[in-house]
Amino acid sequence: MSVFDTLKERGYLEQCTHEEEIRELLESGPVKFYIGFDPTADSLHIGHFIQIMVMAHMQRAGHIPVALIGGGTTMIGDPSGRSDMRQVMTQERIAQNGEMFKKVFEKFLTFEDDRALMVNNADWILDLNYINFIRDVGSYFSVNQMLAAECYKNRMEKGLTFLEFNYMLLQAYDFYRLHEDYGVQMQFGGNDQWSNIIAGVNLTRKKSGADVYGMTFSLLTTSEGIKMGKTAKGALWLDAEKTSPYEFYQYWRNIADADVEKCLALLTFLPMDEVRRLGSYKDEKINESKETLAFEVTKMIHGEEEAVKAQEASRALFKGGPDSSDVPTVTITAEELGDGLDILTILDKAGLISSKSEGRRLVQQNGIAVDGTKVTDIAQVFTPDDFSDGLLIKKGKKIYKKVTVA
RNA sequence: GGGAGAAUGCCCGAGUGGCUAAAGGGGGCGGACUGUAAAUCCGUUGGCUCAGCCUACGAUGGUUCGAAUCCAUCUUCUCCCA
Repeated sequence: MSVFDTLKERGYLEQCTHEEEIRELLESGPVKFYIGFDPTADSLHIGHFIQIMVMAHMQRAGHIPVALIGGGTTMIGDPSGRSDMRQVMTQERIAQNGEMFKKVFEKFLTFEDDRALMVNNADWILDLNYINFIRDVGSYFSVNQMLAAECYKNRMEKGLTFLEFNYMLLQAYDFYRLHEDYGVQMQFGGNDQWSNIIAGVNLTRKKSGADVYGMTFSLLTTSEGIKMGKTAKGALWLDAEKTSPYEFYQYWRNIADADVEKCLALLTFLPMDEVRRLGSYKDEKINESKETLAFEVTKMIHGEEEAVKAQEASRALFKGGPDSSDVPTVTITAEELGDGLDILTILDKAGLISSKSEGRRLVQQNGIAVDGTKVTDIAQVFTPDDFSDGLLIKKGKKIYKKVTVA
């Protein structure tokens, strides 16, 4: 089966410019393709992971991924899918973030023997000459068409700066340069990138007269159409420092029934018959599929060891009761503990609450249990004796935190 | 550059001098029910040394016994004209 069909079958594919030609191209030999990543944060989140999976599938099929770091384009900020202007970042931050990205990519792709490349568009964008650029590139764009593009539409109401309006030209120019300098023939991206990708395809075709293509992939959304990967603390990060493996595991363990099959197909390498089998489970049995999903995805991001730990911790907590050593742990000093601390202070130190009032509310609403016993008194004090094995605090139904004394 | 309007709690959005820690909705959190799902229902949602106090309606200053509400200046945003 060709990669094209694989990508299609697993549900990555959303739109493509020339289906027949693309299929042929991909079957005829190694193809260089690129995906852009804007280094606006120092870690990648789950949305980027889909793109990484696509690169991995493609590399496995012998094609060559080019990961483009948008060091230059980030100076402008992509208005797609944004209702407000992006924050402008310093060049140092951007470069630093780009480095972090590469580390993640290396887990899924091999960069050996140029089997994958990583380039930064700052290399050609930063010293563009304005007049030359608008003459060479700007003349190929129709403002009328641009304004009709989906990505600018919702900004027409809120206001769109000229700075951001130029983003499309730069991304299109990227494709042109990558084609000229590296022989890149295709651009991939999230479905929100469709307008920008077409712009690049059109520009390159017009300027170089070459056949280049574009494809977009589904954004990870829930069955209700909401973007996935949002947690209470923000995005679901791939960096263990920002989202612990346990939290990460729990996110997938708690996914909606309807999304299980889609996630398995998009986020794991499990064979499709397996995916379909797991996705067809009903009622309580689908929990098994969710475990598989959570385990597989966690394994890919954080490694097998962490995945096993996360799985054991979660099984122990939910099935066998509150007794596990692999729960996120917070350590306080004996000095801080003194002769004992009240529950609100402990919750605060454990990072479970953002204010004492919140803690009060939780206790009053029966949302806190310590070592399996509900705490009902907001003044309850825990002494060093209670801490002999550490305290296992349960907040709500699913959040556990262990507090130990050092 | 000229003119008109807007700024309220996490978000949207009521509120035009005391009854406003501020309606309503969304989201979040907790509880019930469950399958660590969804839906539903109930409660809660500024902070604290919590029957009380403090801080809050873009910013600063003013009027008043009393201001989110009135006045002045400033800031930001939107719209119309150029």
